[in-house]
Amino acid sequence: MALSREQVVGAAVDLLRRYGLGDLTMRRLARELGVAPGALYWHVANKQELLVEVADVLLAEIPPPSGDRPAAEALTGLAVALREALVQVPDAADVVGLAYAVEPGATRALRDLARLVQDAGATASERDDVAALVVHHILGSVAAQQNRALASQVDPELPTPDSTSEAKAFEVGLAVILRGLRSA
Amino acid sequence: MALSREQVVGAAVDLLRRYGLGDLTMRRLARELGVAPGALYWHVANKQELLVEVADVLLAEIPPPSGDRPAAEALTGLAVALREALVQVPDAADVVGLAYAVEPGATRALRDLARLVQDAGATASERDDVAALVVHHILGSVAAQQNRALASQVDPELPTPDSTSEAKAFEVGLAVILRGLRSA
DNA sequence: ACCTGAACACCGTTCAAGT
DNA sequence: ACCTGAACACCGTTCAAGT
Repeated sequence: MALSREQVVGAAVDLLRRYGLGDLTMRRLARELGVAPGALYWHVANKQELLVEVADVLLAEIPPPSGDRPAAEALTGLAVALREALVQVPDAADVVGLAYAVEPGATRALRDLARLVQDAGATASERDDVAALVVHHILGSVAAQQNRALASQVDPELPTPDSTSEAKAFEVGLAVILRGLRSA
Repeated sequence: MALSREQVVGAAVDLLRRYGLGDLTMRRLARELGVAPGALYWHVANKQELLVEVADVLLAEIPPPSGDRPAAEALTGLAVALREALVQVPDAADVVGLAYAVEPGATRALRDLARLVQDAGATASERDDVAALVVHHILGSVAAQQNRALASQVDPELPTPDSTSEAKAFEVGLAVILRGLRSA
């Protein structure tokens, strides 16, 4: 059976999950799928386009926020869920950051986030800017934790990052943002 | 005369400023300096270490905040100055993000930032977490503007980003953070 | 329509050998 | 001490030619 675009994207997500961005090469991906590298370019224009698709898959797995909670609480829940999900995937911040730059509002999870930011007290004109702030905070926090984990593997002098205290640090920043929204 | 580490780092900064991270390769850098690629590895352990040095040079150029203003104002000034300086340098967010992950507090500008965050109302325990939030906001904003500029070059359908409105968007997020700090 | 083979123009890094 | 030459093990992308 012929390869499909979905198959290519799926295998790319797999490779990212297991080995990180350094091993997510077009050649490695082709080997994994048992085809020649050139075959991928029938299904995907280039690597950048593929990475945007990969990011969309990662974000699509985030459960939508439940509507029966106060907006600030729902926003915290969604932001924490996003952080939690992405921190499991090596180099997720780079991949999602790229996709977010190319197309903010393209995925449901990020649109939900922008809506909750407004419900939590942002004016309509502030909304997208504050949503961007929250997204940068999530991606920055994910990248920081993953980089510290990597650094502690290379240099055993450095402490292994504790994932609960990393999550706490994230929520401190998030709480500041929420207070800033309420006191507008 | 023999090459020096400073010369290598200087040429790397130059290459980044002029052509971006895609053209800042060890081979290209060697060509620029008129040496064989292997020569660089006498002065620098590897590319990652070189990039951290490059980031330090970029951050060293930020003028220190004047001490005679209210902390919140000084913090805004420093954050805006950082954003302004980095947005001129292609891919600066990637380079500085890497360095910040490897060594937060390593450069004076980032230590100043953390101090001002505390002076602006953060508790001692919040300080580093909120400073990280501000740094992520700066880097995210820089990356977003540069990516939009790039996207509009490739696809003329998309609008050229207006740097004053990009700066405004950044300050909206920053203002939310500052309000959150005051209302602690 | 979909894929292979082979090429083009590159990478980062190492290391014996030279000066 | 500092650098060259040459290699090793890779990259992303293109494209004529095959099925």
